[in-house]
Amino acid sequence: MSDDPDKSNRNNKISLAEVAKAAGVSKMTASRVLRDEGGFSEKTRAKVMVEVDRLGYLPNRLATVFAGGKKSTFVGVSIPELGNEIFAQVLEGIDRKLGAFGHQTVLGLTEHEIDHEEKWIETVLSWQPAGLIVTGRSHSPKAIQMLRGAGIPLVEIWDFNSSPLDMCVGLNHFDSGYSMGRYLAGMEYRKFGYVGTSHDVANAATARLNGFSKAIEDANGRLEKQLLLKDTPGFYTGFYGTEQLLAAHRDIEAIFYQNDNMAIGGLQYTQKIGLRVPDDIGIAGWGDLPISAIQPYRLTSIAVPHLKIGQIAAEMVLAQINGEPVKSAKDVGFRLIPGSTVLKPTARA
Amino acid sequence: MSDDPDKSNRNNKISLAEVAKAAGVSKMTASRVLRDEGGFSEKTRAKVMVEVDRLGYLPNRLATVFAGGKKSTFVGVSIPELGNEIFAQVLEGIDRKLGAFGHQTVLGLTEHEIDHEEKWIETVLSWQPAGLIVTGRSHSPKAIQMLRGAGIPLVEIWDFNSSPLDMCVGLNHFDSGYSMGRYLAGMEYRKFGYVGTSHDVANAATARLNGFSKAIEDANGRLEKQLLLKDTPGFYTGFYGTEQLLAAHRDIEAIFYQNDNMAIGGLQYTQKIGLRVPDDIGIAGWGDLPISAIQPYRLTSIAVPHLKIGQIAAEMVLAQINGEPVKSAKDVGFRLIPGSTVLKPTARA
DNA sequence: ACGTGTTGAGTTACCCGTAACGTTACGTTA
DNA sequence: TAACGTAACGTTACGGGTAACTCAACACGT
Repeated sequence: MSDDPDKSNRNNKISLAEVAKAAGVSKMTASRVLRDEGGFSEKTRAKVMVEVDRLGYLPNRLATVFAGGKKSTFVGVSIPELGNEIFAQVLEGIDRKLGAFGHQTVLGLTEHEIDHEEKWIETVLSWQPAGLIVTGRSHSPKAIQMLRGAGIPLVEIWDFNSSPLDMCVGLNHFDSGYSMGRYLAGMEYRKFGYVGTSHDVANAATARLNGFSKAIEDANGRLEKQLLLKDTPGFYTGFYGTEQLLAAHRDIEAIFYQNDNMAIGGLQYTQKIGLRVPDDIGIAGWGDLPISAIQPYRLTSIAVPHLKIGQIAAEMVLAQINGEPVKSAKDVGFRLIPGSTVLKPTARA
Repeated sequence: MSDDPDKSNRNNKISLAEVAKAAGVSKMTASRVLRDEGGFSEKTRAKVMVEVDRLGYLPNRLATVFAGGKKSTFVGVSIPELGNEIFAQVLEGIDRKLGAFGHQTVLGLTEHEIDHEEKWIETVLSWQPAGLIVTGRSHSPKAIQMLRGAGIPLVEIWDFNSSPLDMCVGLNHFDSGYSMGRYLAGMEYRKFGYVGTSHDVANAATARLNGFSKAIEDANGRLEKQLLLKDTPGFYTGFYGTEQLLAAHRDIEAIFYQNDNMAIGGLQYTQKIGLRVPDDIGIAGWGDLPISAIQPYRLTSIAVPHLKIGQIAAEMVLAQINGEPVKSAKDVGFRLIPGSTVLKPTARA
């Protein structure tokens, strides 16, 4: 007898069969009641629900997915790290949206490592997720093959890409770097510095640096880079990176940082050694974090709609799950925040 | 025949049966090869692996869990929000550790709402997770019932609790607030302010405020509270909360904030209106975020081992999954950072 | 040539739900 | 009262793996 619930199942949880038996109905009837599918009397419904409560039955969605050949309600989301506030915000945007539509986020921190990402993709795909959101556009060949073969909605976020594997939402990091470079060159700075962390891989920060570098080149400026290997891009790193950069190149007039946190670290360092901002040195960040707006100086930066990126990514996945037509690539753009940490020479001391 | 793979399965993925057929072996043999369980010849292994690669087979872990009556490798982790850097760090600590041991984090943002948490618990339990980590110790009755009945490792984090539902790691928030209150009273401040966000529920921030309040009371001080309803505890909130508090009570000598971000917002406000810190007013935060160390002033704060909380929580879950004996409650403590934003009156202007 | 042990591989029975279909009980209508 | 419709519920067959068991083939010592 297939409904036999007598021998308790392997993880001694209450199964549908046990509820059904206790209620004196068949598994199928109990299932219909629980799914409120109709085809049962009120009396039956009541009997079943009493037992559900009494036994503390919790449905096993694994079995549902299995039986129905459906996808799960999981959406895999890979993010490089959470130490970076921006990524945390993107993740929050994603999870809020997904959660509101009954989906769950399965997290993967890749730590900017492609191999890490590949391994995570393999694992998460084995759980039959309903969709995938990955940060960045560079993946290992095997990862690309798996993503292609998965047959589920996929969104690459952060780095805008006009020909994504499936869908994409982000911004053009090269352009944002170029934009900042041109802006600073327009302030008639000529000797530039860049402070960031290790860029082994072709990631978004590298694209920003390349764009920045190109703009400086186009303006016949000079650029000194200070890359801190294997360090997290935070306040300390910005502080010490600036110290190192200025120790090596005393004549630098303006510094562009990988992100706002590092820029604020740099700002504090310049203040500590008595350099005035922007009179003696210009400081520019990237990301426009809340902290940047509350500093004594309004930090010159690039504002990025991070929450929006997360939300749109989640919406794209949800729409495709529901079979709605989806625009496959969305550029959310960026906005240069002039701030008060850079200035024209006429206005400088 | 149970191995018949002829009709492709419902989500047209490659199944083990298809691999087995292509390799000319039984499902079971293919399964053994993939799990490297032994009981097959090298020749057989090669045949199977060739087909695995050729067909791009990815295992279906749903089926594995289902068949084996095992738990999944999911660990549900509920966090109130990610806007707060500390929680993001805790989450990072958890996911790093879990990921290193082949587990996946299923995220749940509760937004400090117990009902939200209850709903999330129900959903995540239906996926048969291997363990659960939840933030905070106050749960709805139904949530408690579900957690009790789940029969999986459970860690309540953040708020230390000597009699947890199962396991617990965190710190005593009341004590940390009391500690700060006593420290400030020792600086001979007498008129205190508190700036935080809405405390409908009995959460950790409320406990801190209560502890602080008690210490002030014990020292015969006066305390004015400024609670901003339904706002996120960030820089802006600290900035405007301080404005409101000082507008109503001009004689306040020292302010304690719900967290460092808010304190830094307050610090900026006091500077904006020309108050000197700590001469005119004392400022104290909570959490000791990296940003606090890099400010012009070293912020007086309470340092909390956030990464450690996440790591220990993950370790507790992993240990219990592996059947190892686990200490059920761990107080990670806190450390008062004297900083330079409060001072004895003799040293004040 | 024979029994025996070892090893490789097949069989069967589940796991827990759901879809599809079959059956029963009862009410309606001619 | 036979014939039929329909609501309510039961039965069966998966789905993709795994555990436990069975069986066949072969090497080996005697």
